[in-house]
Amino acid sequence: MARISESTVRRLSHYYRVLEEVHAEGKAMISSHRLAEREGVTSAQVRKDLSYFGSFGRRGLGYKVEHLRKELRSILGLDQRWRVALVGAGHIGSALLAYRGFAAQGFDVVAIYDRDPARIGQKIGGLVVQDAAAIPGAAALAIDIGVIATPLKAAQEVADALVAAGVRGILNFAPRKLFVPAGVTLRTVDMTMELESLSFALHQTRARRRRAGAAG
Amino acid sequence: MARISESTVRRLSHYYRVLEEVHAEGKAMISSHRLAEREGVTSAQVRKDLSYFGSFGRRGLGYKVEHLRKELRSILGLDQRWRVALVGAGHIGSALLAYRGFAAQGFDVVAIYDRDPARIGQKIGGLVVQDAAAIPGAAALAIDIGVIATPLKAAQEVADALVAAGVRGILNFAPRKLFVPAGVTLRTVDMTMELESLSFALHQTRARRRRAGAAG
DNA sequence: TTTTGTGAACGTGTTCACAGCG
DNA sequence: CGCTGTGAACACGTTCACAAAA
Repeated sequence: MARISESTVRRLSHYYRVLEEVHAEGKAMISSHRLAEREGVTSAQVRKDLSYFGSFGRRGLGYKVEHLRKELRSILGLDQRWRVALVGAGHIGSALLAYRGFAAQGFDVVAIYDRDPARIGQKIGGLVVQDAAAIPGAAALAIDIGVIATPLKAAQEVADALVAAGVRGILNFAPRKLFVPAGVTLRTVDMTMELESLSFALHQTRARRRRAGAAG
Repeated sequence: MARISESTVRRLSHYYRVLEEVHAEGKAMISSHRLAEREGVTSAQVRKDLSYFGSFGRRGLGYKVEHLRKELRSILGLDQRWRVALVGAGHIGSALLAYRGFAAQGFDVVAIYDRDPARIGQKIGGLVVQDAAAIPGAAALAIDIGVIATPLKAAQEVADALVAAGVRGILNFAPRKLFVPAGVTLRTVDMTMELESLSFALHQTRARRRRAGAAG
């Protein structure tokens, strides 16, 4: 199969969610136009995205909601369960654990690690927090995905340990792109960057407004 | 000035962080190559990104760390403070409040809103949680940025209220792209999507491996 | 007539490659 | 000689536009 762009995958995620809503509303068919409108995407984009994986629609009619939903579910790998290890039981880690959608979408947290002695041994969400030094032992747990919610300084080290323990995907909340070997997928959620990007945009428009005011 | 792409701004954020580190290490000059290597970006990309804003380097020598750091600080709008209102004092909201980098980068949370009566009136990080119904009153607080950390259902409504109260930027943690009028900047951090994107990637490589195994 | 699926056209961001300056 | 700054070439993602099918 041709390489699928990151943006296409993100949109599939959106389509999937729209389909769940529309399904709940009891609709049987949906057009690419209707699928598009909720996300500020064009209908051509929707059709192109879906066409990478097959021809799911019927000309003149649209897509069968239930069928397309199942297809996307399978394409996104959501019809299986993923074993997740969380490293870092601080604020972000705890927030993630409390997030119900996590388990609902097929992600099972099966181990929690932290380096802080005050946290090790505590029970969170039914799991006992392990010493981060024990991450190599995660190899026996067949972990698919590691979530890094540690301070920046520890992040790369933790990533290395997770990779050594056999994880194939890492979701990183530390504000730095980590180095992972080929074959391991990395996604980074960087809140600092989002804030700075907002700051940039606001600074720009404010400066522009000032100039316009001075000129007028 | 020409329109700056989202990806360029994100990279500026990275460069800025690298410069802070290099500055702390006491280095005076840095080349585009060195700036690039930590982020898996090419040196040409670094030079191109910076060139949109001016000529900060010296041919044959590179960039003065301290000078470039200050320039980026100004470009990103980090040499001023931004007034932030947080809506939703649940797990994610609390995690954000506890995040020290928030204030350090110039973002001051000056109001917290929630709809849950159990939370209203409680004190978090020195601020009393207000009833979300009072968001219109935020107009008097001159809020720049609204952070939405509410359940999905309330998110659009909250966004509308924030916009009406005069915010010019929104950082949204609800898993849906919200509708905001032109002139208001929206950034969405969607953890569900990141997880599903990981799931997709892992599912792909697993399937590919199976096929290769069957063929071999 | 409606709506899909898709090659072709287009636009935008990245990389190349080298002139220009220190 | 080293490294920046930048047009030109390239790659890639999006949009267009229309043939094909229901």
